Amino acid sequence: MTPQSQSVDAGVTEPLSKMRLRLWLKLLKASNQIEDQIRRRLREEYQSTLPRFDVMSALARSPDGLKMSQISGLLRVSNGNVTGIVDRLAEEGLALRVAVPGDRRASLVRLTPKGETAFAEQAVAHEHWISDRLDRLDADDVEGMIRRLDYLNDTLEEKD
Amino acid sequence: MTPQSQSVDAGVTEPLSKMRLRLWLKLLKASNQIEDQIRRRLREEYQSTLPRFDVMSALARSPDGLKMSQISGLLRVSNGNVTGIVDRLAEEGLALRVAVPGDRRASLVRLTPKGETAFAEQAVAHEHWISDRLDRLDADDVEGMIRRLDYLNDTLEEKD
DNA sequence: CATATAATGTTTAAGCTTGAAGGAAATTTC
DNA sequence: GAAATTTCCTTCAAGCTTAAACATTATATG
Repeated sequence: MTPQSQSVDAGVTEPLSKMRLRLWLKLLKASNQIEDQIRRRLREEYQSTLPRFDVMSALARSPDGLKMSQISGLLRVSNGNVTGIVDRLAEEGLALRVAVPGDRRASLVRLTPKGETAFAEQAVAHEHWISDRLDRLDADDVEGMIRRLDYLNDTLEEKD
Repeated sequence: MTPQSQSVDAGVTEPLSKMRLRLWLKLLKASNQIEDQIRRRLREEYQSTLPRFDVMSALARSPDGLKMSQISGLLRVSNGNVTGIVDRLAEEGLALRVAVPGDRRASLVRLTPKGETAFAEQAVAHEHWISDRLDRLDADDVEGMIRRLDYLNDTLEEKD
């Protein structure tokens, strides 16, 4: 019997694959619970959405603008997806497309001043919402979870 | 200066709210990475989707069927959402609606034999996919994360 | 240079999601 | 028992998401 064999404690200990499945369901539950809250508050308090917030967040970090493909790469979503979101941000005067000199295929997307102001306000609220949701976690709790999530994310990235 | 004051180590230690925000972003990253993988494999290998899988999973645990409102309650999604998903499952012969004796408003949704077979196969694959994604986590890693997520989920539930 | 190949974005069809509006049936209240 | 309320579900409009198909422009290859 090999050391890896699960049958050593068959019927006694839960198989590792089941434990991992339970872990995933708990991770998903926490994630969805927090995310739903953020979506709801963005809608109710800012008539906005999480995808819009995510795009604006990316743009806010790049004052020189981002190409569509850069946004979709950062957010790990499809190109067509970003097209629609930027369209709506532009309609509302929060972002705009500017031509890229030397490449007539691409365009740079930037936040307008109005978009910068709106995002700054939402980002502050967003941080409060998260901290409020997690307010029962003290510094040690947070550090402990971050350490484990860093390890998990490292192993997940190897698989991409 | 109170013991709770953050200004004791202003400029030295990251504020707790920022740490919590970082924790959230890492949690979200892990969750999205795994979820995207599941969605992709459900689509490619079973021409299905995660919402369909979730509904079938709920139905598989209730051989006597579930009312629409029970499904939306379990999955924490809207009623209208479940209507569409069950419609599509029914079109494909995987689920069906049966009348509830004594309540002509409601209907019970059940998996068909075809739906049961299809779900059983997908559930096995699903567990493998998850375990494979998390295969770098040993039993101690998994237990440690589960313990922390249980605590987090407990505190989140208090806020609902 | 001409042609083939790559890269950049948009459009489209299909499905998911929500909140709001609405229909139908059950329950409560008077 | 009639009227008001609540419950159950569906429909709808708007937005998000993807993959595939497409147009346009840029680059590489001969």
